[in-house]
Amino acid sequence: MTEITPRSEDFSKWYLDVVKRAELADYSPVKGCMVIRPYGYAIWENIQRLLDARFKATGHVNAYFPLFIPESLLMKEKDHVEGFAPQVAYVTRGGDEELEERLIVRPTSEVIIGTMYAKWVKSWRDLPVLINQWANVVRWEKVTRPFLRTTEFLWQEGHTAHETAEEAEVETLKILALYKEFCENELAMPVMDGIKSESEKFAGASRTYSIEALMGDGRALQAGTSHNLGQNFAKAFEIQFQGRDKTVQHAWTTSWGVSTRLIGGVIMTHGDDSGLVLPPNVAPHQVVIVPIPRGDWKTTVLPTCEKIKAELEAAGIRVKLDADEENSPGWKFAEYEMRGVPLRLEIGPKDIEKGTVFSARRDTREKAPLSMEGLTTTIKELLAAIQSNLLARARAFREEHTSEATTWDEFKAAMEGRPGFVIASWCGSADCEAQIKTETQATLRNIPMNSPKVDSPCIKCNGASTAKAWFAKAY
RNA sequence: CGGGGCGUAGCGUAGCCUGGUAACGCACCUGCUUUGGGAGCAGGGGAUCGCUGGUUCGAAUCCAGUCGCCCCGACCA
Repeated sequence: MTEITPRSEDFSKWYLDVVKRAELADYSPVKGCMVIRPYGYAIWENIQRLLDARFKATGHVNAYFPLFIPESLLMKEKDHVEGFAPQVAYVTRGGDEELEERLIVRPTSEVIIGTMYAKWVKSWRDLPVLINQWANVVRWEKVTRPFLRTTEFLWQEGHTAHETAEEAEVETLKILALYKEFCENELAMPVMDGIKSESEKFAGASRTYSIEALMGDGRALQAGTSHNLGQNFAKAFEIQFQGRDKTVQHAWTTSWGVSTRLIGGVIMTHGDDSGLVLPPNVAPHQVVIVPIPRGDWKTTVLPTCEKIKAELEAAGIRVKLDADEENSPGWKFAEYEMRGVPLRLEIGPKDIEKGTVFSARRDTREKAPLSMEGLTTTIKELLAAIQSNLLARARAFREEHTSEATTWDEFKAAMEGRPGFVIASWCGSADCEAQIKTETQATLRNIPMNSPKVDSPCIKCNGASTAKAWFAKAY
C-alpha cells in the first residue's frame, strides 16, 4: 500500500516515491518543471520564514527585480556569460511582435541587480547595499530531479555591495555561517562549510564558499553558496562611488543563495523506508492528533482533542487534528508517518479515563502515554528532543561516512560504491582535480574553513599540497 | 547530447510475442457493519489503449513515423 521502494534497494527510486507519495511535488506538463504541492510548499514557507528572519536580523532588506533581463546585460561579465549562457532560456516574441533585443529569463540576477546598483550607488555613504530577493529562476537543465534540480526553481538570492574588499569578505563569510547555522539548527542537516576550488566556483566570482551536506546514500549535496564577487561585477556594470578619500572607486559585491533544493536535502538526510521524517522546526504539522472513534466518540473524545489542539496552537505549535471518519486510525498512523509528522498523539476513551494521551515519535518510533497535566510543556520538550536527535543522528551518519585517505589507492578504494566524504591532501591544481573526477567520479566539494595544516603530499600527483580538501560523489 | 526503459480508467499494471473489440489492484460513488497499526461485504461509475499514418474483413496487439516522460551517464543551485 505504501508503494515506497526501500531505501536500501534503490535510493533514487525511494526518493522519487517519497516526493510523490507524501505529496510534496508532482510532475507538470512542462519538462523539468515540477509543481510544488501544498505540503511541500508549506515546508518551503517555513524555510523562508526562518531564513528571512535571519536576513533581517543581519541588516538585509527584501526587494524584487524583474524576471526578464535584456540579453546584452548578460554579456557584460565574461566569465558569467560563459558559465550561464548554455543554460539560459530566451524570450524572442511579445504577443505577435518580434522583439528587437532578446530577453533572457533570469538564471540568477547579478546582471540586472548590478545594473540597478550602478544607478543607486554614488557615494561611500550609499554603501553597503544589503538586498535580498525571494524569486524564481530558470536554468535549462538537461537532467532534472524534483527539488534537487529543476528547470525552474525557487530560491533567495542576496546581493550586496560594499566599500571595501574586507567588508565584502566579511559579508560573504557571515552569510556562509548563517546558512550553516540555519541548516543545522532548523533542518537538522549538518553541513561542511568551506571554499570551492577555482574550477567549481561561481561564474564571475573571485571566491565561492559552499556548505556541503551528506545524503543518506553517501552522496554529497551542495546546500548553499556564498560568493565574493570582488570588483568583477562592479567593473562590468560600473558600480562606482566616490570614496572617503575623494577618489572614484568600484564597489565590492557579494551574492549568495539557497533554494528549494534544501527540501530535497531534508528528505534525503532524514527519511526512512516508511517515508519522510521532518525536523519539527520546518514540519508543516509538528503534531498530528488522531482521535480513536469508539462508541460515542464525538462527545466523549473529540472535544478533548479540540481542546488540546487549541492549547498547543496557543503555544505556537503547528497541529493537525484528523477527525475524518473515512479513514481508520491505522490508516492515519501510516499516512502521517509517511508524511514525516514528528509527533503523533492518539486520544481514545481509555486515555480520557486515565487523563493521558498516547504519543508516538516519528524519529525513534518510541511510544508512551503522556499525562494531560502540563501536556503543552511536555510536547514542546519532545519536539525539541526530536529536533536535536535528528541532528545528532545525521552528524553520526556523516562521521561514519567520512574517511581520510593518504594514498591514491586508499582514495580510490574509499570512493568505491557510495562512501561519503573522503578527506585528502590536494596540490591545488585543476589537472589533479579533473583526473580525480574522471577516475573516481568524485568531485572536490570544498576546502573546509578550519582545514588542518597539510602534512602529506597531493593524493593524485604526490606534489606539495596546499590544503586538505573534502571529496565526494555529488548530486 | 550518448545509453536504457516506458506511454492502456485518477494512480499502478496485465493483455501485445501468437490480431477477433479491453482486464486486475488501489482510488472514486452508494449502502450496511466497522474503527487503539493502512477494515469487511454488497452494489456501481469511469479508458475510442500518447498521436499520425499504413497493413488487414478486423489493430491496444503487426509495420513506419512522431510526440512525450522516466532512469543511468557527460554539464549544473
